[in-house]
Amino acid sequence: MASTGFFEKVYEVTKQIPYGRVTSYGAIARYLGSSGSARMVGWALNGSNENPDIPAHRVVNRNGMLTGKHHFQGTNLMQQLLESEGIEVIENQIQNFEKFFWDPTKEL
DNA sequence: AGGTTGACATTAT
DNA sequence: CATAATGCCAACC
Repeated sequence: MASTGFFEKVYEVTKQIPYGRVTSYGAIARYLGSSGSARMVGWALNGSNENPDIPAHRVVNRNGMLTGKHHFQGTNLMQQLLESEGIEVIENQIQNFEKFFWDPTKEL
């Protein structure tokens, strides 16, 4: 149920991330109108861990670094998923992040 | 009803 | 240039 709608919106945006693309917490937060609540996006994704429909592995920090991989089941599960989508990830860092970056405010 | 937390981002030292 | 501290907002306890 939509307590505030923030969580659900984060889920929807994350679900709409196209295959082989990634976005940042700040970008999603900004799209939701809360540019300063980037941390909330991470919190929302924390619950998305049980939602198979939420590709949280496609969401990284603005640096393109897999900061949230520690919250995943496996140790390098997040990296493997990204690599499986054609994204080059080295040392938890996405290569050519700008090239794979998907901006919801721009695409949606 | 209030205090703490948090998968970030930005600025300051 | 690298590290530290602060700000933001909403959810969780």
